[in-house]
Amino acid sequence: MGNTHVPATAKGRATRERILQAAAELLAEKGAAGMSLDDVRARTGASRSQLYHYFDDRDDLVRAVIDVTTDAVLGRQGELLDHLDSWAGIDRWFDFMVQHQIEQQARGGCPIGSLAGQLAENDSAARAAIGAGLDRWEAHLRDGLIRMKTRGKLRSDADPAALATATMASIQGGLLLTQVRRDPHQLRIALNAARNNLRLGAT
Amino acid sequence: MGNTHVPATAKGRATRERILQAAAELLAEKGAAGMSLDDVRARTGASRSQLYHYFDDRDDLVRAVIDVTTDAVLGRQGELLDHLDSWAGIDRWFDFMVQHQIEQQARGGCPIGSLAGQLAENDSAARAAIGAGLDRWEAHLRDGLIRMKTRGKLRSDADPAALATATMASIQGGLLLTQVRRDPHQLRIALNAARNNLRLGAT
DNA sequence: CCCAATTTGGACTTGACGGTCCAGTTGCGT
DNA sequence: ACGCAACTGGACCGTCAAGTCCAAATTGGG
Repeated sequence: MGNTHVPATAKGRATRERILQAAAELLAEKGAAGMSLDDVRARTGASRSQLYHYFDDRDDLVRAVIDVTTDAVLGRQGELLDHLDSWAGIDRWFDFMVQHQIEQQARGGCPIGSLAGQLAENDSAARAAIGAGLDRWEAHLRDGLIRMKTRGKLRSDADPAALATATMASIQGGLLLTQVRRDPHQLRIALNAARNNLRLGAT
Repeated sequence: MGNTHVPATAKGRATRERILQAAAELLAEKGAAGMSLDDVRARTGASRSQLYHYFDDRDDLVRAVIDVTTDAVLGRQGELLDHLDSWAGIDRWFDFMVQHQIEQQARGGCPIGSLAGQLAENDSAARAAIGAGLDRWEAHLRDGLIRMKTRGKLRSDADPAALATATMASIQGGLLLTQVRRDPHQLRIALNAARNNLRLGAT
């Protein structure tokens, strides 16, 4: 996977980055099926051979973009993700996501989750990449909850892994409803419920 | 929307039904972008002009299929949806969905929810149709919860609409995780959390 | 049974897209 | 500054998909 030419020169690296960047934008804007290589060409000013120089084919590019997108999502949430080991930290995280949807006017949903519905069923490599992205995300919360449990802030019979999974489901579902209904409040409702469920594990 | 020739003869109606049926299958199998009119032709033995006789264009067909799919999903859940006014009824509903995913080997996700990620962002008519479908679904739960509240099984300060929305989010998110991870247990975890949240409103 | 409306068959047009190929240019180590 | 590898430009090809068009067949009411 992604076993394509790793650029040897600085110029090559820059070109590869430009392509990935544009492809990521287009994937978010027009969906997986809607992004054409000509679109990418137009946006980057790159030529056809550049695309095929740095990526095996279209699918390879899409897979690479999934990884880049995951990095972007996790990066955007920044250090919030490192403080999911307190109720206040978790609340800040939830608030951030809702605020982000308000700013986006409820468009776009989750960049990773949206791709799931588009690619999971028919492209197993992409499904694996999306799964890995979701895992990385969920791991931050799970690890935070484990730390809370160690500190005695979670009951000893609480299951951090399951709590993290249930929370991810509320996030993804809440974002989906937000996207379809163009209403950020849908995410708020889902996250309030997720919070209630987490709190059931509190000491 | 869908203002296409309503068939005047029995034969015409049958043809239109065949087309819708095949298109619904293909949409579920290959995704919204993956379904081509030629696929539909091949599966129904219909000719090109039949497609354009009964539907304005591809988008019109897709929109019609969304409605048909909603009917199918609600129909499959049958009378379970009429008994969401007791904890036992809700549990039966949850169990049914998990069981269904086990039988499907965690493939396909939610037929409606999957379409959301594919169409919501770039086809506002489709988004409206999907939203209507989700609303119809959610309404069953909301109405059940309202009946429970009337009967005093839900606290007087409980918000049936919000509880129903949060539950829908857990369902959709749980199905998404199930699909990506090919593991029906993901839905189980999400629904357990949803159940916990609902129970917080119990008297 | 006849005719007008409905339905059907399928050739054709147009355009987009993924992918290949090769020749030309640039960058970099020696 | 030389030469090889890395990089780039863009013409070209095959395929496939959406949509148009018109003529033929079928249907059903009067």
